[in-house]
Amino acid sequence: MPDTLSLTFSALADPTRRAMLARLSRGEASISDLGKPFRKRMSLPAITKHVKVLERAGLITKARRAQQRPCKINPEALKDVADWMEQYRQYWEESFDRLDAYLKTVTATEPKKGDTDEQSK
Amino acid sequence: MPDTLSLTFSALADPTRRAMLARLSRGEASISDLGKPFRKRMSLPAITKHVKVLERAGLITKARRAQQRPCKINPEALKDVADWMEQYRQYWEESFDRLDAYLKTVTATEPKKGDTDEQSK
DNA sequence: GCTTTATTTAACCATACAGTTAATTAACTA
DNA sequence: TAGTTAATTAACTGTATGGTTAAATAAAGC
Repeated sequence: MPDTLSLTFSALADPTRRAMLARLSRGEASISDLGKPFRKRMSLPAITKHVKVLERAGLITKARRAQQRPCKINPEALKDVADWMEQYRQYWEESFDRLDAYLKTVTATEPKKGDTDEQSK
Repeated sequence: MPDTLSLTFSALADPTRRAMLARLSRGEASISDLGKPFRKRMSLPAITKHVKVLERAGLITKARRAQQRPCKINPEALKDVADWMEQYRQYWEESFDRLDAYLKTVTATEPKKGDTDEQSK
């Protein structure tokens, strides 16, 4: 069982699933709604599987209404990714102001030990 | 061949590789430097492979200095991820100010067609 | 030239992942 | 109750991924 962040990143590592998220950012949608753009290329079970991956990664939640399973975006997982990204902001932003602020908070709290192993596997 | 963004996300979907990036955010490091925290658990060829994944995803670049291969973070790929994330900022931020601004730019340029298919596969 | 250090390649293995078709379940509709 | 719609499960297939050990390459150092 991989950690949640790995699960989330790997869910995002597929254009079909990213397109589904994009669709959901325009509002709730059922499984078949989500699958519509891909039905020429992909079977319905394949669609269900993709949705399940998004769900397991915490990126969406699924409810039940009659036969439908309306899905919507779940902010939690996206926030985790955003938080992780934040520590690298310095690398893609020209201004280093945020880095200064960040380094101040980090060097203040962390005991500055050697090579760290964040593994959970 | 998957698109670059998919390649990047899938490179980030592994705690070993994220730890390597974290190490690199503290400065350049050779392959064996990068592998040091994992050597109890993982062989050197495994390390090389992980580095290769990061490289292929555009997250790092590798140079050559004598026998060493000093690696450093490449901002490009991180920026692509950050840019992609930006469109979902509304979901994890309590303030919706940025959403307003974003929606203004998007609804202005996009012709507002039906279900879109961003696929490249 | 031989040895050591740093990294890579080759060959292999097990498991995970993305897709398929066929069958099944669940809830509504006539 | 029979039929339709929405989604899922089962069983299977091919390919990608993450690891291994053993062998090869490349640059330095003696």
